[in-house]
Amino acid sequence: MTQQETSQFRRICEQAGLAVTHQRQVIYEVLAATDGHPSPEEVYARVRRRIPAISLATVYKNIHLFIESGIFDQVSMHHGSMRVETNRAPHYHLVCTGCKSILDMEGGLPGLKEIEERLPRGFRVERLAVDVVGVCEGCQKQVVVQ
Amino acid sequence: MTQQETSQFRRICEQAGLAVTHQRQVIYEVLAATDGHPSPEEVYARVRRRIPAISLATVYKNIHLFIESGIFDQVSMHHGSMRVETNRAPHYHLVCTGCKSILDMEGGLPGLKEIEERLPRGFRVERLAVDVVGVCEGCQKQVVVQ
DNA sequence: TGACATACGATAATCATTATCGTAGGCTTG
DNA sequence: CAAGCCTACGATAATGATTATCGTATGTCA
Repeated sequence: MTQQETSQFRRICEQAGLAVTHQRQVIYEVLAATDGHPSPEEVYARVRRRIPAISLATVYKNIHLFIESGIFDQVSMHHGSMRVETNRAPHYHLVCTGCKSILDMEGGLPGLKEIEERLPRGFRVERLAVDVVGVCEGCQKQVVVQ
Repeated sequence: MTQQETSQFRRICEQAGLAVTHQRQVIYEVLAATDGHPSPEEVYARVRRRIPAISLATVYKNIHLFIESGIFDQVSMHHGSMRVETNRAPHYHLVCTGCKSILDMEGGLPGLKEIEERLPRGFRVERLAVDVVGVCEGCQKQVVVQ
């Protein structure tokens, strides 16, 4: 965590109206440094390496604050627990119903314009979540084996 | 439930390898007759009007069997509990983060062709889930009031 | 520095969902 | 159509994820 990063984090907190705390900063840094779509438990595990005494509740509370402030997003789940979207670039997801993996596909989606043109009056779009749901190559083989 | 519907249900069960039971049929009929995206609790409430002694666990088990068999889908949640997709037509969702409502928008999904061209080798697509996440007109007003 | 607001940690509580298990009912075969 | 097997049912305990509570500690601002 360079001084640059710290001052950037201070700016983020100021905009969101959040106090700057050590725990909050480490949670932020862990999220920003994590590829993929970590669950709160995974975030907790990583943060504990730097703050062993941190509480799981603190991790949950801060993840929610970040999501409410739009600093991170939430991945829509086709399974179990919540996941944090740490990828800020436009992309969509390949979701495997077998192994529950979520793979990012970079780049915009075709056909977005048409969708946006047809929105009902007054609906304010925050983001677009597109998931291609199916079965990955590995899981297709496993089903045959079973 | 006409005789036609019953024989249709028998066919569905046969294809899925499921026994034909009264409870299962009522759960199926309730799902097929429900607009929107009912939660298991909502399904339970409706089914109980016809089978007061049914167990919530039975409702959950059958919903899962239907989803596994592809008879119904699961809505990806941007909040709370699971929901069943009872709309068999291609459509996408408007999800309000305020009131948690899910509105169906018929037709006009992004071009599957372009997406499929970019898929990794071996991924078998089952369905496409497109959710436009935002705030509906009503909830935007309420926020101002608060 | 002092006062107040917010955050933290520990843990209890809640909520949705799943597992267990004994009984009942559907389904196939003789 | 009876016997036996397999699946399903109902009741309820257990689980797992998330949230609420509350007393203490820390950040913020005058």
